[in-house]
Amino acid sequence: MKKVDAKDKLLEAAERCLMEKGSHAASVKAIAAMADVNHGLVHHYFGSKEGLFIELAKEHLKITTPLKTVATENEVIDFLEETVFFYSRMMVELRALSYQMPELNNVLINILKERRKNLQEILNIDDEQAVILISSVAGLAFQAGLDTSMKLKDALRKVFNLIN
Amino acid sequence: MKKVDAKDKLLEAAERCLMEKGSHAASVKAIAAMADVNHGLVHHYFGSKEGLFIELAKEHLKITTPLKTVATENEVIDFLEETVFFYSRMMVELRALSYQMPELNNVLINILKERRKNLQEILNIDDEQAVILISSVAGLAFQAGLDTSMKLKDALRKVFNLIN
Amino acid sequence: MKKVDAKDKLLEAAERCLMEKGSHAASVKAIAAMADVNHGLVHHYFGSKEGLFIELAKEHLKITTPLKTVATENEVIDFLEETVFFYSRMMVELRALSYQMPELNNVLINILKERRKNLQEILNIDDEQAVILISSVAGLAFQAGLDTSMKLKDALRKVFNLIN
Amino acid sequence: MKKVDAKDKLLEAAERCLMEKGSHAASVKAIAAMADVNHGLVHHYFGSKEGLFIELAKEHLKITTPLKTVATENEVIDFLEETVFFYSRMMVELRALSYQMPELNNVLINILKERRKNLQEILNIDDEQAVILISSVAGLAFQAGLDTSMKLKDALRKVFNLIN
DNA sequence: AATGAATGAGGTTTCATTCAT
DNA sequence: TATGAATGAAACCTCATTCAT
Repeated sequence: MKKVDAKDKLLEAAERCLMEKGSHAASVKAIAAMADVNHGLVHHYFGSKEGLFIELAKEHLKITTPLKTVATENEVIDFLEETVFFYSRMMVELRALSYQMPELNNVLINILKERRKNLQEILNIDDEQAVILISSVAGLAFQAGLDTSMKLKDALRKVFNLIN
Repeated sequence: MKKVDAKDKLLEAAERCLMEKGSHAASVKAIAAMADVNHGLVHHYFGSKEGLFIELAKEHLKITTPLKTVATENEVIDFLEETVFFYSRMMVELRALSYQMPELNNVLINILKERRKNLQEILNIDDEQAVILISSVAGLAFQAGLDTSMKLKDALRKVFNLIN
Repeated sequence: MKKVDAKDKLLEAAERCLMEKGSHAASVKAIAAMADVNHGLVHHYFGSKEGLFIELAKEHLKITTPLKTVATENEVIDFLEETVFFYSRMMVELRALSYQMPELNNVLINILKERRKNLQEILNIDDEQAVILISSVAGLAFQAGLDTSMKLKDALRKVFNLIN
Repeated sequence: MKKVDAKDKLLEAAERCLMEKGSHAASVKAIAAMADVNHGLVHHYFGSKEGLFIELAKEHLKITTPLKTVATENEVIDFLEETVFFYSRMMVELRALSYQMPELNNVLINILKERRKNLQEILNIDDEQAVILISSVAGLAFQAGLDTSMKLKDALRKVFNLIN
């Protein structure tokens, strides 16, 4: 029933490429190859490389928004690990690209604000707490990428308890 | 009295280039131009682009290590802002490059460990606290790069108080 | 009728460049310029400079294989002059490149073996004779490149008669 | 008693570099490194890279000239293998360089003629025989470089007997 | 919607050479 | 005699983008 077309395949490949190989390896041809799609379609569908990443950023914001408020501590920790963590990793990669892509830069700024507001509602915390929480998780995500021995879940739990 | 030679100029320019324009704009030619130095000297002094960034990373670790333990809360906040913040911003850029530079990657991993140990001693905290603190500051640094309205100092103070 | 596309033009130019200017002058840009084709197409079609020369080597082996056994002495001499001679000159240039191109090196080794077998069949001689014949012609080709006064055809005739 | 100075070390290294790595790898810096000598000395002593190879070519001609006529067949074969063979290998490398070095090219042409005359005297053969012999040995040398399984000595013996 | 040839700018790196010391 | 910093051209290659089909 669900037909996966080239556009979706490109978005999915762009995400994987960023996460697995980093922003420097995420060339149009590399993404198209990973998506098993002709590279010309990137411009056909998104106008430019920047257009692809803008759509990815927006798409990503959407799909990582939980539908309901999380409640128990364990649910919160899982949410932080699965969603915020992943989101932060991608944010770092998109940010690296955004230095050369002014429009993407604006999109990222807006997404960041929305995410913070979103986090406040979900976790029922104030803005300053949200800033710190989101930052901490982003920082942990970044460090975990370098130090594979890090006990991420424990750190996340600690951070959350500190803030709450 | 102190003669600034091409090697130092290149290291300094590499740092500025990374911080001001991001890893994607930090090309050998751009760095050499910023240093007002012939681009061939990058290979003359460092062997490769990777060599330059490895030396930058090591140099950076060295110069950001404080000589004595910081004492008052304000000293701590200043230290976090001036040193850890800056260090984190650069770490993000070097990390982006390290995906394509295996040796730099190893250097970064070691620096991360040393920094954590170093932070423990300076601030008299345990390892888990150091992980969280360094991550939080790194995350805040990253966010502050996107959201210029963020009150960084307040956030840093809050983070430090939470952990202590 | 026959459309000569960029790929063929590049192969033809690579051959001419090698033969007329030598391996050191056969740069990607020089070949592309001689082919009157954008230099990026070398990588588009062949992946690398090495890829271009590998295809040239294989192509060359193919087109210099005679379809039938040569018979009279004059036919043999002509064959030696036109085919083996030219083949040897190119082999010297490709060999110079192959020191830096491991895959090309393997291709050349295989081509050499095939050529020897091929020569045995065409001229109805044994393997040792083929080695000597092919070597002598190659050597003569090389010397003729330096000494333009050499009477190549006479020398070839002498060599062939010696071996037969 | 015999002091090996930088000049001799450079000549020796240039020869080794050519033979072991090929003309494309024989850069001024590579040769100087192999000689364990500062690269500036190449220009100091020889004026240019070309100057170094010209002196090497002349030097080489000199030292490979036997002082007396060889007599027995085995002596001849040894002479062909040790001297002509080695000389041919180097000639191929110098020839590759000579495309870009007009003066070296002239030197090589003269050396070739002298060698042929020299070979006539040593082996007591006529000019045409000398051409063929020298060519065959050069060709065999070249092929032996690619095909390590070749029985060089047997082939040399055969060639010599054919000509005689 | 899809393909892949083509382009030109710019990436890292190597190189011969010059020159001040 | 010897050193190594410095230069600029040119090497191979990658890339985003355009466009005819």
